[in-house]
Amino acid sequence: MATIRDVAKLAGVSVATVSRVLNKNSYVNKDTEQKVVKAIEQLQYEPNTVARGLAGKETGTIALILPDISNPFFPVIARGVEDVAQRHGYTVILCNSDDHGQKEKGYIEMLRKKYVDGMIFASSTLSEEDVEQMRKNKIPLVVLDRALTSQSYSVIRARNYEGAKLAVRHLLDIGCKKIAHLYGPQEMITAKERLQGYEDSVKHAPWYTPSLMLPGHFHMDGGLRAVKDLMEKHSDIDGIFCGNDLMAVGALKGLHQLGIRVPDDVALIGFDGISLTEITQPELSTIAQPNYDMGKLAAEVLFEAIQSGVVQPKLYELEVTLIERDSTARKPTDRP
Amino acid sequence: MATIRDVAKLAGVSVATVSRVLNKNSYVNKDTEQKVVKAIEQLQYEPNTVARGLAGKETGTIALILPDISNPFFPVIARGVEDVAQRHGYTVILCNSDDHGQKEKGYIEMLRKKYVDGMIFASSTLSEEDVEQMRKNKIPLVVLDRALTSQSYSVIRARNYEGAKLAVRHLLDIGCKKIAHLYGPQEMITAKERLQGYEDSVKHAPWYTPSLMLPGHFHMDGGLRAVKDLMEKHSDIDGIFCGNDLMAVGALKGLHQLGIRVPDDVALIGFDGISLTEITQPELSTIAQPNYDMGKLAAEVLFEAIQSGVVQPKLYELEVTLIERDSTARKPTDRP
DNA sequence: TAATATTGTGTAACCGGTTACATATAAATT
DNA sequence: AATTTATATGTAACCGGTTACACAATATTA
Repeated sequence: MATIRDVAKLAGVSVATVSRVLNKNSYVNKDTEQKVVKAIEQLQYEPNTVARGLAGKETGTIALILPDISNPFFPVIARGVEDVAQRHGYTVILCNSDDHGQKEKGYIEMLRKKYVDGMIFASSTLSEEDVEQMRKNKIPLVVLDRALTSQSYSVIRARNYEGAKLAVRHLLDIGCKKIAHLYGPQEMITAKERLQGYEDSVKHAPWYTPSLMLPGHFHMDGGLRAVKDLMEKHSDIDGIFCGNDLMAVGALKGLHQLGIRVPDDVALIGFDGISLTEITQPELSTIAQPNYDMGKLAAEVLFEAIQSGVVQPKLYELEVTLIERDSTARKPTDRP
Repeated sequence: MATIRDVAKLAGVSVATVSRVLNKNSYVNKDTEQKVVKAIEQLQYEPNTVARGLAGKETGTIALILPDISNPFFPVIARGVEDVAQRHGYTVILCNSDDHGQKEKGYIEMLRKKYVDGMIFASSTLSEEDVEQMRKNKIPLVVLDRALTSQSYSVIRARNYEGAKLAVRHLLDIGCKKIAHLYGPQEMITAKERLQGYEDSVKHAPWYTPSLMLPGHFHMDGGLRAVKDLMEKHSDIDGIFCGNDLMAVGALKGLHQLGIRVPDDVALIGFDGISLTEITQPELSTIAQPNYDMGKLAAEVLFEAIQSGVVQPKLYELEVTLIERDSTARKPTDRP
């Protein structure tokens, strides 16, 4: 492979000049530039990213740290990130943290040693200490689904609270008379906000009682188990808002096992808008958040920070939309 | 951040000695080693991966190139790869090729410039030319789901042919009298082998006719459309073997729309064993291939090649297993 | 016209490691 | 005791870029 010195020799100039042509960051005579360009083409020269990285420039690499790529919520986000990165000539290192603080720390350490140009976090366990470390090392940082508590990173999130209200409103609109909620781990701000949205929507209803809120851990099994508990305690509920789609799928399974019909007996709505919701029977209504766009935006914001060299911490809140499907397809008149 | 020269100074030795302690590849006196180790600890020194990479050593990075991480078939494989990599202290660069040769070439070029230590391909479009390029650059390569045609890489694959036979046999066992097959893109060896397995299983059956084999493009929509065509032409079929689970999900949807009951009227079985099959109603029977293990094995084989420095091209064929679920839950006596 | 600013290019140090080569001492062999 | 071999360490070149600094030529300003 040709090096910058080969190019310099062929063009009859110094390596510094070649470097200047490549980076367009200093004066270069038009004619000289032409000579260099010609030499580069002739040798099919491509600058070496590793050497460049070592010399203090960008390494052309960003990292995406998420809990688990096999959780169907993340692949689309990852795809959004990767598409943008690819367009910028960057590659993406994928890390599965399992929401495990220690594993996360290990990754951060490793990535720092690799001089990654920036990181995107989709994880609820990112510690302030880690954030501080990255700030010190001037590694730009973008975080998904967090509160904006630090002055050193931008946050991308969906309007969870509003989405939750939207979901409950929809259930009420189709005539639900008693609505339960399955919520996720309260360390996650998304889970918390969705629960809050539910609570604020229903707390003044005559039928409201705290036991209508059950934990489902954002997982399918959790949803399944929770819904069975729920129906035992409250056999008269006719609507369930699940804090995420995975739990909704589990709930649907559970209801089916109990012989309860969806949406006729109980209407069901999830949150996230992952593709799973289209393959259940009945298809699941959901509050969709723009997952691909979240990944895309995260990457765009990150590159903005990388290129400008300044971190302008900012909060991006993305709109969510109600997607009505069969699991809430009930005429208001069905249940007088 | 401390450098190797800082360590050398503190320990009162040369950088070469420090490097030797680090790499354990030459003589170092026990006492000297102790001094160096102490200095390393004191300074919390960690060798810089980028510098190491430039100096001709490993970069601690491998690449995983697959068509699309948002295709539910791949996340689990990716997870398998990443887990092994992480255990070896490596990071994984994720690339989405969209099965687009040109994009793939671009990635390979980029990854070569980054000195990745090896690549794993899960893509049907990898060209011989690219393979040759990587062989020349001595970049170890492991490929998923391909025929073993080259002497320069190992292949990990599932027993597709046998799996297809297993699927058809199962449908026959539960009493199916006329079985159709939806197949995937024939450029993919997996699709081809599964089709072959079906054909060989049924070609001597009295009801066999080529029009029982329809293309479904390995996608949900394709499966849905194909099944509608199919039922129009052959309203009497009572079993469908789908070349992958995604098509089976589509087929299930299609059958449901046509008012055909699964498994009572038509039994349905897929291939792959992705998690989607557990959330449909009815749950889908499938021929499961060990996706996580395939990713894991791919990475292990790759690291073996990286560490030994020799490519020992080998074919790994993994077993598949029949998973019986509701979509084929029919007593042989149900249909006399 | 002299002084100053702008443009253009090369030399060499630097990023942070690895390693070929040289050299020295201790241990083993003849 | 002399020679060979194994052990131990340092010096400096190298990987392939970037860039501070020096210097020259040209353009602009006073």
